Amino acid sequence: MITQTLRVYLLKRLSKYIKKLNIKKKTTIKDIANVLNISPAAVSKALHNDPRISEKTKKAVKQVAKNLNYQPNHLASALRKGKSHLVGVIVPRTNSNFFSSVIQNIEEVLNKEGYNIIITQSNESYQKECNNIDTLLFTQVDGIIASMANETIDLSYYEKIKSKGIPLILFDRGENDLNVDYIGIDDYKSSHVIVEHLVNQGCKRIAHIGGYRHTRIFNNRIKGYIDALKKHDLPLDSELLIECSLTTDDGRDKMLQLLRLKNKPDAVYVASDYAALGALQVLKENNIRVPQDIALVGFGNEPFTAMLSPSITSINQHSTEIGKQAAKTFLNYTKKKTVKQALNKIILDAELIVRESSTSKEQ
Amino acid sequence: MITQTLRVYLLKRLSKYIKKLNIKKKTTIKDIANVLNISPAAVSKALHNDPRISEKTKKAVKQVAKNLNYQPNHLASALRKGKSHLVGVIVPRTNSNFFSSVIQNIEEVLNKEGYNIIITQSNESYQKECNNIDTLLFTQVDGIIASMANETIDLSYYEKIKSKGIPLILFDRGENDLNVDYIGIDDYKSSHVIVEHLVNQGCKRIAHIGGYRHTRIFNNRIKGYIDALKKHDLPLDSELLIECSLTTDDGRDKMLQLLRLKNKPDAVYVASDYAALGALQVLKENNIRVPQDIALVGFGNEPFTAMLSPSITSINQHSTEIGKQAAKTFLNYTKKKTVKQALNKIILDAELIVRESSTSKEQ
DNA sequence: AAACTTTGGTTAAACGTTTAACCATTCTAC
DNA sequence: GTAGAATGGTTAAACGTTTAACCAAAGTTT
Repeated sequence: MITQTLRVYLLKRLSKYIKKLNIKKKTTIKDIANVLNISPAAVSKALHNDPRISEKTKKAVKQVAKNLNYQPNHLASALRKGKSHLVGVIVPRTNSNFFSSVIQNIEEVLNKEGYNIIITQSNESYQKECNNIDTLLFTQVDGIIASMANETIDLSYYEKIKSKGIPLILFDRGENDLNVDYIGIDDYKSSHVIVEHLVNQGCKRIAHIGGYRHTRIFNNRIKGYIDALKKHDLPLDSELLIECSLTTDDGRDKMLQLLRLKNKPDAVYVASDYAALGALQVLKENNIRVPQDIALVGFGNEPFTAMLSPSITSINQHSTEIGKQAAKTFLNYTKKKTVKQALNKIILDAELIVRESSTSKEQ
Repeated sequence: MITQTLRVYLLKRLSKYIKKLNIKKKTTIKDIANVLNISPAAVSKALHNDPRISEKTKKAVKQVAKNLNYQPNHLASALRKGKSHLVGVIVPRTNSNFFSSVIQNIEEVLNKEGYNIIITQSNESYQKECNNIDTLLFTQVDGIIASMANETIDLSYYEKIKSKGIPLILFDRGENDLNVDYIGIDDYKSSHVIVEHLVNQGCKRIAHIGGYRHTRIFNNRIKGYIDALKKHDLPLDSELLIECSLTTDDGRDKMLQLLRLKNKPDAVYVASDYAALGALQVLKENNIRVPQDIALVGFGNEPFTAMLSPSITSINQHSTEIGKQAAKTFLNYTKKKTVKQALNKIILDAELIVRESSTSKEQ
């Protein structure tokens, strides 16, 4: 009679035998070493152009590697070197032209240096953003490039990244209090450019549908708006300054709110193209002529601003440059091994793209 | 006198000493084992709820892990297990609502099962797509979910994935010849739905600005268009069937081409919302009333179709469902260990979203 | 009480690569 | 002709985790 112990034992021997049969293994550095009768270490060095390996050996190794269709095991080298060559990217969402363009440029720069990126979306949710950070840390990324969700106020999670010694670079939506690298446009100045443009078009009562002040960029846009009004001797009317989440629906709501005023504005500067879209819909529904009755300016230069009629004047945020600079800032960390690094705050000048919604009020 | 050899030797000893000084190491499974005076193996098993570890030990291990702020090293486990728990996603671009929504849903489903995704964009370029596949394979992804670039005709690169035994799931843009899982909508039927709708609105001369036939989905849309015309006893006029890349500029060009015809169409079915946008711009520039003079239907239900005036009728592609199904199809591979797996071809019914550009021709 | 099972672990090897340390030759210079 | 350097490698350990194989002690059958 076969006992339980014996049965288990036989089963194990069998499975071991079967395993030896299907030798579908991928080629490793060891295989190459065997073919050439050298050590695996020599192969590794040859593949990395180590000066202590002769040209002859290098050529041979590379040839055999090609023949055996060798693909280096990234996991093994990452484990050994303590570097994953992966960079995490966190954005509120990818389906905005700005973010997807930034991502594309980050990818372009980093790929050239042998880095890959992992993109995650927070959907503007603080919870999701924390999860994203966790999964990125779990995946052992070498760095994180992020733009914060609108909701995010508590920064302890970002501190977590810093405390692990992983480079963190923020762009567009970045909190200044976190002492960290940052790339973005000059929001304060952008507001000045917009107000100045509207004043030149003859506007005298300019409203601002902005984001919440706790987000630095929106705060800066608000401050710029206020200072620019002062500069042009326009009165600051608290009725005309509204904070919200800047969704399309918010744009609709807040525009309606402005239309209900006794003393209506003759121009509205909206801090996001999506909210500007909502505002435009409301204006059209109420048969208010844009720009003749009320001029409109958005922010972000999303492609759809050019598709609408009237097309919407907006601010171009230089996504290309922001993406490239963010990637380069990260690469600086990997190259210089200095522990303490000077912080990079790169502020780009934004550009006003003038379209129908704010031109030639007189005509 | 200190010789070169001696100098090098001393330097090495020094660096070794320094290394021992800054012990900023992350906590590993070994540290936990040391604290509890058990073996690292026991810790690993405890963390994975192995039945051979007592509840008491498990609790202790988890407590210590939390205290020491233990983060498992994903690279090490991936190397050991031969699984990276990373899934590669390739899309033509992320800044389309369809793709970003698909991605979001893939991510949602996979994250729950402990998988992360790496998103790459091909920008509709075959070259870039090949590079993406290479980097994904290099990163040792456990599977690839892809939608092919318009340019892609040569499928040898995709064969490369299959030959490595890595699950490949295609969605939306997927070639049937590659014997591989696929999730998409019923393009053939969608064309029928569109043509039927236009006929119901009183259209009698329906043009189609489509994609190139070598992409399966565009071929199916063309076939559906042709068969639907036959079904409704409408003549098929080769002048009215145009193939192109379906960019916004293409939409403009091809619409102009249609307007130059002696016998103009009274409806245009465009196989992409972006091209439909170009077509609409041209129609408006030429003071052609939409839908009264020419009705217009797009494809993809991009958000901007609802923003324009007139808003564009379009086909909703069920991005949510496609993303979820794609992720689930991949997960099936990881769960069942059967070598040969039945191929999944999931074809979803598409939904026509009727808007201003094609309604009430009579009014 | 002999024969086996169960419980709760331990040991050691393995994943594929990198790298510090070592070594045998050959070359160079005084 | 011998101290030292240069050349072209080799050896072995390490990265952190998982897992097959083993084992001691306590419990259960017959």
